[in-house]
Amino acid sequence: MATPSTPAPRSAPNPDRRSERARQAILDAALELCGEQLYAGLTMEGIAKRAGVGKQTIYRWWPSKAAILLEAIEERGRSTLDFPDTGNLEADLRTQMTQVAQAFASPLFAAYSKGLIAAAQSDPDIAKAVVDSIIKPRVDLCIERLTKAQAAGELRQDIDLADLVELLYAPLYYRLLLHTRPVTQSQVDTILNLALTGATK
Amino acid sequence: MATPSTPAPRSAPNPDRRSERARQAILDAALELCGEQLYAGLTMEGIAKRAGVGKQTIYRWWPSKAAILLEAIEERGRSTLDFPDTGNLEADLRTQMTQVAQAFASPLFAAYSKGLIAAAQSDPDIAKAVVDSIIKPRVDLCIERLTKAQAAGELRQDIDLADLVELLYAPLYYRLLLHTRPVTQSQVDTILNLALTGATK
Amino acid sequence: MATPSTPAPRSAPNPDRRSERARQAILDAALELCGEQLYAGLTMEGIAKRAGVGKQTIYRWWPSKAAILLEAIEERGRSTLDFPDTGNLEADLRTQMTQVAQAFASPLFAAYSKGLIAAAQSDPDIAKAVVDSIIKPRVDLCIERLTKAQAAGELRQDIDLADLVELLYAPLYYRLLLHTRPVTQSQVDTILNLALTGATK
Amino acid sequence: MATPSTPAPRSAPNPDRRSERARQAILDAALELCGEQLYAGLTMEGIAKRAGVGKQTIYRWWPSKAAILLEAIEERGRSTLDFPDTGNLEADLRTQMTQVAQAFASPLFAAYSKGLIAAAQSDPDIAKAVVDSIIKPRVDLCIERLTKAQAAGELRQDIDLADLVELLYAPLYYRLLLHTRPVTQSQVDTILNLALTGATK
DNA sequence: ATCTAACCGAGACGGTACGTCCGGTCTTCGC
DNA sequence: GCGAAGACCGGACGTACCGTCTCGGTTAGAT
Repeated sequence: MATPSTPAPRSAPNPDRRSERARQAILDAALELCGEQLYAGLTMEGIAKRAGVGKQTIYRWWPSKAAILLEAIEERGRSTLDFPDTGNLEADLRTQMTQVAQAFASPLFAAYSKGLIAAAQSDPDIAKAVVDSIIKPRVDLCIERLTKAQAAGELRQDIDLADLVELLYAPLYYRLLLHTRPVTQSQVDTILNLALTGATK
Repeated sequence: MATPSTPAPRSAPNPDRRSERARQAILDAALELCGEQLYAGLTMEGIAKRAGVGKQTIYRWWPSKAAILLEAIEERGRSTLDFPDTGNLEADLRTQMTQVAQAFASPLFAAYSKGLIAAAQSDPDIAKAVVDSIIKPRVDLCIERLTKAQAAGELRQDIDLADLVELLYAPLYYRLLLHTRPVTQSQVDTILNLALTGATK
Repeated sequence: MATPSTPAPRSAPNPDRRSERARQAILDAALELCGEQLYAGLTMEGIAKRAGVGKQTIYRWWPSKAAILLEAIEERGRSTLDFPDTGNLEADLRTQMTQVAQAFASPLFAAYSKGLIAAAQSDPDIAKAVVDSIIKPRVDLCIERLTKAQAAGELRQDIDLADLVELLYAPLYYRLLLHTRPVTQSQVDTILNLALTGATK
Repeated sequence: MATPSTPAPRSAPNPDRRSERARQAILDAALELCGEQLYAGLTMEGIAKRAGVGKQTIYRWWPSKAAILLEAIEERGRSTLDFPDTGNLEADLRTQMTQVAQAFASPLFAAYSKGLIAAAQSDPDIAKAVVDSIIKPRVDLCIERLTKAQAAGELRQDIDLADLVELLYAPLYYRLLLHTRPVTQSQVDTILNLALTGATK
């Protein structure tokens, strides 16, 4: 009698017998369809048909479309986790932020922004999952790099580094999600110029 | 046959005969339902039933759920348009941004974030409408205030003020949409401290 | 507070607005499909597709496939209601029973036997509806004719005419439903010979 | 390669290794479920679950639900095969038909009528199997008894005994399958009275 | 006594149909 | 002619079963 927290609403499928072929086909189909059309037009039936899979197989392993995209992005998007350390903070930030800016234009991140973040507005579970498994790891790596810079005297000692990360990356998300202007290389330069130096000189 | 510019795809309802009572009831119902439940659960049929209105009455005047919310927010949310000018830029920004931060917690902005911005990810028309009728007016007012400050020497001469507006407000949207942390008063202070002074001192 | 017998589980569609075109298309499609394939292969989706109709339109007006067939047969099968009266009982019975035997071989009665009677075994409501709206009217007409014959001295006075109707028609149903032998003209002759004269002479 | 007559579509399970426990559990489960609910609600998965058996074990030995019921009824229903011969035909018929009438009310025959005969309307194979293994043996025994009676002068010489069997038993099936009236003892009396003596006296 | 073939329980798989919900159009009233 | 009402066609939803398949585990019969 340990922890009966989860009452197991459905008899819990056995992951050992799971078909990896079906899993990959579903992730592929979801990303493809999300790239081809808009997220709102992404349907479970469409994914099932494209993947050559029964709908039950999807519902057995994922609770929602968003969960599929989340897993797809987690698995396919590991490459954007790298964070350089050349000793020059501004250069390293420029490198990394440029990489992020470019990723925001890729089909994978089209699915990310159009699908997941939109869905997160209507589903707290998705919101939490997006933060925990996509945003947090990348923020942590950035903070790690900033911590070294702060120790090296490249940054003010009195600032909270999590706040700085927000100030740097938020403008990229702002343009991505509000569609005011496209996310470009020059935006990265502008952000770094303003945020590091300050608007008042 | 005066102005055949728009070919009137559907027999063009006459706005003079429009029922203001029905219009208000629909806007109310949309906002109420969006506040009570999540945007994904907001349906045309639900709005029609709550408003005591036929579905056709909705489709006659609005092309989509998002359009209803947009009009509701435009009409109900004029209060956040004020921008103070006391002569002290930082104080005025703090006043205005605090006001925005508080608005982000209101039910009206729940509809805004949960509904419109999410829908904008899947519909370029909505995205454009949100920018044009909600964001742009507020950004313009801010730029106007910043222009005075720049002229008064309170800001560096070499910076683009639209970029500065982004840097200031983007972090608020970042937390609103990514749900990493709540939008608070102290976040406003932090943003102003970092953005005006710069992270490198 | 008169009779709240039916609690109206679903808000009761308005029959005045019903589309007669859709109704006929559905009845046609159901009979066609039931004739082409076996009843077990008759599906709501198949009927909807063939009739060019939304599934909801079917569910709005009929509770089951069997109810559709029942209505179709009631409406299309009125022709077998005639019962002759020439003054000669045996000749009239032979005429009528031959007509029934022929009907049992028609596509309409294929649907009847394969569909309705089979379904009636699993659904008391269908069973009752079949008896009330298909069997009873025909039995009553037969009893009416037999009553005249009994009054004319053509039949024993001590027999129950409902029982006699059963004895006459049951063998036709026996072969129809148990598929032992085909229903033929000669079976009618045999039945009349045995039932009217008696097996012991 | 001895006898390639049947090409063995599936690798031909070995009956010697068959689990009698599983077989009995499946037959029991099928009859129980058919008694508890209607045949339409009887599913392979339900049988498998109730019997504590894998679905494959069912499909290995039976081609369909109906085949299971058929085997169950064949095995459990041998008791109605007895046919008495006291020398008095009418008495013997009354005895046997009363026994059949009683059987029609038992749970076993609920499965028979609700399941098999209904299914036979949609599946010629089932129809044939029902006739061959259930109806024919009983009819043959009845004909055998009638033949003796005919030889003893208790019946007309010019009648076909198979037709007479139909006339006697068909009314029982008529009520069983059409649910007009319940099958009772008095029905047996009425049938014998009418069929042996004739309706015209 | 061990090996091995196959039956066993279990259940994941690709599918089909279910009955429901909602989208967006159309039609019919009453005002 | 607008507004309320709601039936219509269509299509996605999430579920239940279908019949097939693939796993260990068990249990013979042959070695």
